[in-house]
Amino acid sequence: MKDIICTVEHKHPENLERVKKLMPNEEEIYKLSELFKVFGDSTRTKILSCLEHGELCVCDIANLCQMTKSAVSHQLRCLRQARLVKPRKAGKEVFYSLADSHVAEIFSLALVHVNE
Amino acid sequence: MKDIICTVEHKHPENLERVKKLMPNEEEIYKLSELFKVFGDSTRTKILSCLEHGELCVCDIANLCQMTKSAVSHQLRCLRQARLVKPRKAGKEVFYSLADSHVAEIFSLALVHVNE
DNA sequence: CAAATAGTTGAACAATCGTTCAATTGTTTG
DNA sequence: CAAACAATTGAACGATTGTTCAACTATTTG
Repeated sequence: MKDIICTVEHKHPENLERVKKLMPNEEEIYKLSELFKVFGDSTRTKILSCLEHGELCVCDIANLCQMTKSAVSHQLRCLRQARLVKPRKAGKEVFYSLADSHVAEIFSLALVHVNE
Repeated sequence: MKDIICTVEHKHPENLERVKKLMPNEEEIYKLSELFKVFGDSTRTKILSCLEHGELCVCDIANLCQMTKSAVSHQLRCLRQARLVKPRKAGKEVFYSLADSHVAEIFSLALVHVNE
């Protein structure tokens, strides 16, 4: 049978109205999920974990994460666009560091969850 | 030219050694990214946002999120496996609620970041 | 017991995503 | 200025993922 969103007469209309008012708006939800999508890749998570302990150049990140510089560079672009890391150019090298303290805070909170 | 992880003689060996010791282990990083991957989809984020305000049946979630029951059910399975939601069966209906307080905490922290 | 309803499930398809590869930019240095 | 090196970029490929569709289970009710 064709799947539908809900039967016409659902049983909890009071819940629907109440929760609908309390939920964050569409845009906030979208931005939240976009942020988590960036966290949700183990190579990016690993890159961020390196950077928690100070700035590093692309080459060193590649070494620590056992990835090619190209792959690292692609992912750093992604992290840059999400405003999670920031670059500092120094000669031939580019040093990356965490953009703010949120990353570390979110990580430590999430670690509590996965380690239970 | 073939891309390599790093040149043989990189310039910051002291950083490599220091950070390598401080980084979380592979498994923790993997589990972290798996958790964020679950958050990193706007329909799942939306489902979790509904559930922040109390338990709801699948039908009501579908209604609030404007998704089919099937799609919601698939995503609830994903959230259940990540131990983010828990089910309570009551007759024909199944009510879902957040498994613990971590979700709300991580969300509110992430909201600070996206709203800056 | 048959019909109706709530929810779950598996297969299939389209879309998204991460890595690789090769080429390119920009900077330093012999 | 040419060679070497750090980093970036775009195209292509394979893998992963979310939704749809249809079929199914389970529970209630007439």
